[in-house]
Amino acid sequence: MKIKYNLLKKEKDTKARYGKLETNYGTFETPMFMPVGTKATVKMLTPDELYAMHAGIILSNTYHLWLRPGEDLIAKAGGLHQFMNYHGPILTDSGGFQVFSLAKNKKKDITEEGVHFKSHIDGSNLFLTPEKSIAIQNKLDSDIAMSFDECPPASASHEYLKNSVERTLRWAARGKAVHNNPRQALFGIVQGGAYEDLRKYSAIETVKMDFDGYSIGGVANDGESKEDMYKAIDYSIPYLPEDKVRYLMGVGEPVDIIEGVKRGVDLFDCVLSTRIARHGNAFTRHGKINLKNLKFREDFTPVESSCDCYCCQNFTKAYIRHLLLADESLGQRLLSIHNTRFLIKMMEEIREAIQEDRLLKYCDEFLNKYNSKEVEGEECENS
RNA sequence: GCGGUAUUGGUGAAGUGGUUAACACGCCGGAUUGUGGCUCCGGUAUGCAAGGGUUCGAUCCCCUUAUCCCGCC
Repeated sequence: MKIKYNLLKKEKDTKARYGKLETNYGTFETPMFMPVGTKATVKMLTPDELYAMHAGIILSNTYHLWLRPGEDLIAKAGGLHQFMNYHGPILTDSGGFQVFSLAKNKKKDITEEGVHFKSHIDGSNLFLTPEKSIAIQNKLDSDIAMSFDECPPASASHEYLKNSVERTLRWAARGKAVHNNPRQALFGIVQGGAYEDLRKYSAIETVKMDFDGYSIGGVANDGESKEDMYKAIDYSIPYLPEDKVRYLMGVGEPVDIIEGVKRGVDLFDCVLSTRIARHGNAFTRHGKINLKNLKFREDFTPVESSCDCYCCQNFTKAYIRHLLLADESLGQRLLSIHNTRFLIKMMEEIREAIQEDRLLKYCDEFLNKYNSKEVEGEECENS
């Protein structure tokens, strides 16, 4: 079996959907947030910690695993699940995003055949093609593979994006032609920046190729505006089939996830939860906070009192601040646990709200609180 | 007691008779969206031990005091 998406509920006021995605490594509900584990590990987190926070699926990366340790070694280990001892669903990104950012001279390095770029590890010259990316992912044996796409920013010109969309379609067809892992699903990627005509064209043509799921790419990079991101979603979604799962690549911040869900997106992934954790920041119901700030020096309350994660159940802000300033990695670990659980819990609440047809109310309440920037507890004292 | 050397921010320290006192660490704040695992970007001495003098002008020259270290009795 590859994967099977079951659409179980459409929310009455929005385009949001509730569903379940079956894979060989388990079934999870959507909408869902995927923690990112680029190099065959969600940084700082063990598989047990991921299970405990009810992670439904994680993301890993073709480019990084290709360079180190190499797909053959992982195949020898018995595939990615075996190798990293994670027995839940795994999606692998194709490397398109990394390669695009590593290609110095876009015009010269991105050719019809593939992309020339330099290794971020040793600077050596590398060449990645759609066929190679898919072959690597076949060997990694992830549950879902992504097509190899070109990933230009929304700020690129209409002309550039048009050619890019065409090329991404050809690459998608080439990748699909060589894909040969019967246990692995393959997703197509819609591109086209913030242009309605390009998104529509890209979506329709990609869907014609009949992939196992579809994603919206090219968003959340190069400092694009939120408006452009939302446009990219709005212009793509109407042309995607209802019976296939939809994945918004690289998103994101709680507000962007919410906007994506409302527009009909089922899957998200983002490095933010773990990256900002390593830099000392945490998501809370009242917005993002920086635990290194002086004001938390003697704050002996949890990062988020309403949170059920291991970090919030056992440790205080003052302690975590101390760990961060003392450069003790436990601080980063605890915040990684909290931030990732925060987004997963948010998705749980979103799914409930969809099933009960009260998503708009939920989102308004969540965002009002999240953007209020009030310190936890303040509003109680005032009322 | 005598002689000598030194004294620059929270720390280690550059530096010059002349506009905003280098750099590093620390500290304070910000950033982070298909991850290049301790990152990036800002801010941070109204003052160069204290007082007095020379000078148009002194952290830099001179004197006194305090403290530190070294040597001698």
